[in-house]
Amino acid sequence: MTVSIKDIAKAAGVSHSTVSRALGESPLVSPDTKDRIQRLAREMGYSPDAQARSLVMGRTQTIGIVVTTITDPFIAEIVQAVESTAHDHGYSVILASSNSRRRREIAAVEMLRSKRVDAVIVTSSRVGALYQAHLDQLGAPVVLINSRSEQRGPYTFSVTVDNRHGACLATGHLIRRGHRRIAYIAGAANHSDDFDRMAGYRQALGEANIAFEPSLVVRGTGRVDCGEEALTAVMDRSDVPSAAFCYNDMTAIGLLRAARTAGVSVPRELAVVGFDDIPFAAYVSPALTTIAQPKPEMGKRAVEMALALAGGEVSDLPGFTNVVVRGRLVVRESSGERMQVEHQPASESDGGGSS
Amino acid sequence: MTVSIKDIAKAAGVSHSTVSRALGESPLVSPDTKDRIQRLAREMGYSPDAQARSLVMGRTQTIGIVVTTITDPFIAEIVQAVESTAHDHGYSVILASSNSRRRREIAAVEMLRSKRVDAVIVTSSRVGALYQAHLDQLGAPVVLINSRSEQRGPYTFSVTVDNRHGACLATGHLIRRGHRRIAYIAGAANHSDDFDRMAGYRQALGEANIAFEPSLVVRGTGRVDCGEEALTAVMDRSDVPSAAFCYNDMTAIGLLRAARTAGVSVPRELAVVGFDDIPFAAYVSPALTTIAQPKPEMGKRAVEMALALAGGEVSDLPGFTNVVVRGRLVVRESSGERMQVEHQPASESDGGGSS
DNA sequence: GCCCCTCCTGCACACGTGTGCAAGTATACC
DNA sequence: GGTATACTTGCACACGTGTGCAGGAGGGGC
Repeated sequence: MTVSIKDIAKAAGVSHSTVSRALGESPLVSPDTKDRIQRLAREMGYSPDAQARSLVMGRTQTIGIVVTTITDPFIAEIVQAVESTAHDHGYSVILASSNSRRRREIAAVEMLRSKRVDAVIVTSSRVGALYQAHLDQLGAPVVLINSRSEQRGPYTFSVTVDNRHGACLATGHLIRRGHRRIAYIAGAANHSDDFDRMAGYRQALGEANIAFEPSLVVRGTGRVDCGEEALTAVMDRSDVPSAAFCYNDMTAIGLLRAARTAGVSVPRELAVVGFDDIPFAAYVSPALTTIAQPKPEMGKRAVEMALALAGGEVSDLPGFTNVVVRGRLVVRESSGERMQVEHQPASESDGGGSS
Repeated sequence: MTVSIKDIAKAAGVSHSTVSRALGESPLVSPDTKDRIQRLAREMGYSPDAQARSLVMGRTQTIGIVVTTITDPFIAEIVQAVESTAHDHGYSVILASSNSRRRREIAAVEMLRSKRVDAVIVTSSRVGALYQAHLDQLGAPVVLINSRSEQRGPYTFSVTVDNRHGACLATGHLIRRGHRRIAYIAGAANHSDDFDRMAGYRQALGEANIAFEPSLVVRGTGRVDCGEEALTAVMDRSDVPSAAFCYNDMTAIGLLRAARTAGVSVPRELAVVGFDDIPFAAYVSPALTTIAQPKPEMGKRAVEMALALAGGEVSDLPGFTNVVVRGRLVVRESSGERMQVEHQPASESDGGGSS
């Protein structure tokens, strides 16, 4: 049914080799036959068979992306950037979602291996040991986005956001707004993202000579439903904090909802800052101040890294195994106006200039 | 580098045909050699080459999905369902996003054709003439989700939500809540979805013997930023409506934001109902009453339809060319409490029982 | 002992494409 | 005209897999 180069060859009265060369812009064919064949190919509606080609070439011009679920808007934005960048480089993208189920994760990797993808990008939050073994066997370079593998093998590459820096930015912003009692609504325990963000939180406190108080740290889950419990844990005390930095936007949104129903005014009584800048953050009310992860850049960097690795470039360049990108403070309503004027520059800069 | 069946054949001292049969569970190999070869394959870390296989078999076990952008949470949910269902049927998914740019749309279809996908699913909102031509040339069945092609060819299949029914449900809900002056904040003009939803709006009005008033229809864009203009258009009049049915959730959310800044209380002064049930709808405040499109089901049906078509089943079964699914009313806060008690059953049913 | 049948295996080809090498033809130069 | 050269084309093989067909081996029945 579909027309192959052999069909074109027959129609043009040449061998299929000539057709292959003519379509491949080889200089080994005379200009007039090249024209003739190309016109013929167009007329016959020829479309090259990518599989047959990659079977010979050893490259499929395809990358795989493994996600937990694209329903997560954060992941969706990264996937969007990955697809777009891949397209610009002439690559297509096979999507595999695991729903955090181990069996599906393994099945996904197995499938991508069978499909002979040139590289794999993973945004799964946790890369377990068994999974790692499968990745090693993959034969293609793997780039992790915002996820750490348990045992970092020699073939582990990643793009991560600078969690510590972002958290420092967020907390510093609250401090410059005049807050001194700032709670941290944490994510799930034993999560390295949470660990680093908490470190940034403490660093910002330290730089402002504010003592870290463990009781102001409330353990959460990273999901929206932990907001209610967090609010009571924070507000049911004699010395209530005036601000809260949240592990991520979903936690912050949960906190906002709880505050509304509890009659706590945001930002007047409680200023709130999130992390991630998911699309919703701009639409909740009050609109959420947060740390924007440069998701398009992260996706782009991951693809370029993956393709460079697949191209067989040297992979042990210093600093190339883990690209760290920095987030950006997005000030909206939930962190309020400046509470009291201090002696400091009028404009609030992003970087804070520290370190 | 990667191990092929020839390598296994050499190691086992048999021909590659025997290996192929042994791994394919063919009854033509003796049980003991089958065992030996399978064990060997496992030990050597063999992974079948999907490309070579599909080159012979004529099927790639792959479907393509074309979207405008997976950043749209509505589309993301559909893609999730598509990927999941495809996986269950042993198929993998190639993702292509067009960003509504015609060139990319065409490039995407061309790419999927080269990859020889067995079927294509499209969630692009508009399928233009040029695009249609490319789809026809694709050689694979195409299933449209919630999108109509301009000229419906013989090979056009689709899964769509019953827009009229959904709009009727939403408007009827407002009517049963006691509202009689109900505005419709429309989507982009010349959009068939908008056309059908408006028809459902009018139908519900008619069934309640409420006269349709053209001035209560405000033209919008379907995006969040049209909410402000819509609000002033609706509220700056002598006889303000008490409720508004919006073309989609983004429009409704825009309306909610505008109402908040304008000091219009929702739902007391203005009840609002949306359409789509995007994930955000539950989190805005007041939480949005809306029509939930059964996205998982739609994705599932589309895949099953596409695979049936790819399998060469009869495709002209009546009613098979366009599957219509019905949405479901999700009552939240934005449509308020019942305004006045009428003589009607206590519990409000979804279907309304009309028609 | 011979024949037939069953069971298993290998040969050879196919899918659609790219490419090294040889062979062919036309052209130019002496 | 002979030869060297450049240019163009075809042959044959490769990639990794599936499968029709032939043929060999072995066993059972007469």
